[in-house]
Amino acid sequence: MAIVHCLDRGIDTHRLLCHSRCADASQIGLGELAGLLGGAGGGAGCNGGDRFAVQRVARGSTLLLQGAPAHNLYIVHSGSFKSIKTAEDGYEHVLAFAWRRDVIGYDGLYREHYAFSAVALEDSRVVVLPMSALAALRQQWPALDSALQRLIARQIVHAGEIAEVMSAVAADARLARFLVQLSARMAECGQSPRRLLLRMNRRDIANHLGLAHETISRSLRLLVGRGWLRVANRELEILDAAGLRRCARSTRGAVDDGERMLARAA
Amino acid sequence: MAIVHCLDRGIDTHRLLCHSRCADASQIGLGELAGLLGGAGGGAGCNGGDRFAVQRVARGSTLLLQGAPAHNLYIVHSGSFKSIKTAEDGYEHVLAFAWRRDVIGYDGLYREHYAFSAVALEDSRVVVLPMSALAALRQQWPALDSALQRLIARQIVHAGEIAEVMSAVAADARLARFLVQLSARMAECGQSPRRLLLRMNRRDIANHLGLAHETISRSLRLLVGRGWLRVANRELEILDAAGLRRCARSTRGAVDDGERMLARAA
DNA sequence: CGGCCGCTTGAGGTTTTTCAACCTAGGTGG
DNA sequence: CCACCTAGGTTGAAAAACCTCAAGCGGCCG
Repeated sequence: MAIVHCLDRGIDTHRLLCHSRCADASQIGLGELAGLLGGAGGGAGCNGGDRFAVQRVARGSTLLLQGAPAHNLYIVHSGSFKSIKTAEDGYEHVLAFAWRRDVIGYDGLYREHYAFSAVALEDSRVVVLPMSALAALRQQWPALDSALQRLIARQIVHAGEIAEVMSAVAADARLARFLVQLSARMAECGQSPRRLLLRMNRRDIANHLGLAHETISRSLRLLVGRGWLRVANRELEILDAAGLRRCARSTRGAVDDGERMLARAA
Repeated sequence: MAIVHCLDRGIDTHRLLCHSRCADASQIGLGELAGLLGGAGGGAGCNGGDRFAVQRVARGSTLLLQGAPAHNLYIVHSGSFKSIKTAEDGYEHVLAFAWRRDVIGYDGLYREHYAFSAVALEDSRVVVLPMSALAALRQQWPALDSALQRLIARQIVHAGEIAEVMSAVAADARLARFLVQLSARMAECGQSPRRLLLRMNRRDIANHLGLAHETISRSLRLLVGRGWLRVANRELEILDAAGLRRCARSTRGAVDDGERMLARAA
């Protein structure tokens, strides 16, 4: 673990060094930021000359570290992250996955230190909003402020959805819920809700769902066997969204009707 | 239990007497609000004449309903709530418990409709902040704004902690984590971290933790058998916080050393 | 080309769920 | 005042689900 962290730090600093140099790729205007935040018509009144740093984060490196002083708020511009919470004994739990338009680091506002770490699942880019400048920014551009507030609210709604996913007792139902939720989030990002490309490995999914990674494999096979899914490595196609949702709803294996037969046969 | 009821009754009657008559009991000044929000020195610059409604919520009644238009933001003043998410099929999941200083309804900012419901676990009081007035309020009193932001951040941190609790595989570890977290939150409210009074029933806890309610009973007995806990109905005393934390850390029953013997013996 | 990592599959053992019964406390109505 | 009823909680036994350990396979990077 220590090794990992050292490595990550190394990459981090490298990025930081790199990023101060190439100006055009590493900045973003206020209007573009408003667009990213998704404020409908957020551009209005947002024509200030402010520009915000865009930081590149290499795959596998940590964007921010649990316990470190919370200097920045990040908004994912491209790529994807997992946010993880490390227990005292070193065990890590994957709390959530984040991608475009997701806010990372807001938890740092509570105690001035980040409560979670964030690791890039692929080469990614984030917009950097210094906490110190945040209050002034919000004061100055109410449209940007309300857009940010909505994103925070979305994070909270999302957290509730995660709790809902975890509450499913049966493993296949948990996985189904996870996939349904994933599909919905992809649709929100303008991506196809049917063809998903998993950015994370099975172990991360298992960790996130509180299951053994072998169980993920088996449950996936089950869903495929029922004809609801097609899986090829990390490419995933939803064939029967209704069936998947039905499974997601089911408490403890009680999938209605004859679907059990199908499951048995497969 | 009996004690609780007496206490509640006391508050009740007081309320009933005051309720219709003295308007002052159902309002709160800006300074007091800042105090509730916990802004250190939040009183500074907060001497406006604004007053906020305090709403009473009877035990068992719903403060707000999932799907309803989100008109208000609430801050718990006294009492306690459970927030629940109702699935399409009517199944309800207990997402979290909330009490003094917790924010309820912020999720409504995302889609203008509440994403969760909130039900009072006992007779409670909340401060009502109309969403419509919120932006202006925040603009006008930055101290109040930042305090509110911190509370929101706390909600997010709390959501992460819940996910962490749920990630524990073993039932007794989940319960132990829940209790440790509960204890910490009670301490945050100025209550004793050792003597807890459960406001929710076993079924709600079970639902919240994704376990059968029988398992809660059994796991509680296990923790008591190990000498870490004392349980009498809903009154709960933590005898060995270190042991409890050790159990909370353990993955799948592997409590180190000789504690298993104790467990067996009990 | 070899090693490593991610993923899958199998078998056994343990935990947890489920179904059922029983018990207590509190409220209600005769 | 007592009987009754309900909700909440506990306990037991059987069955199902999941985790662990172990092995095998395939792709990818060095």
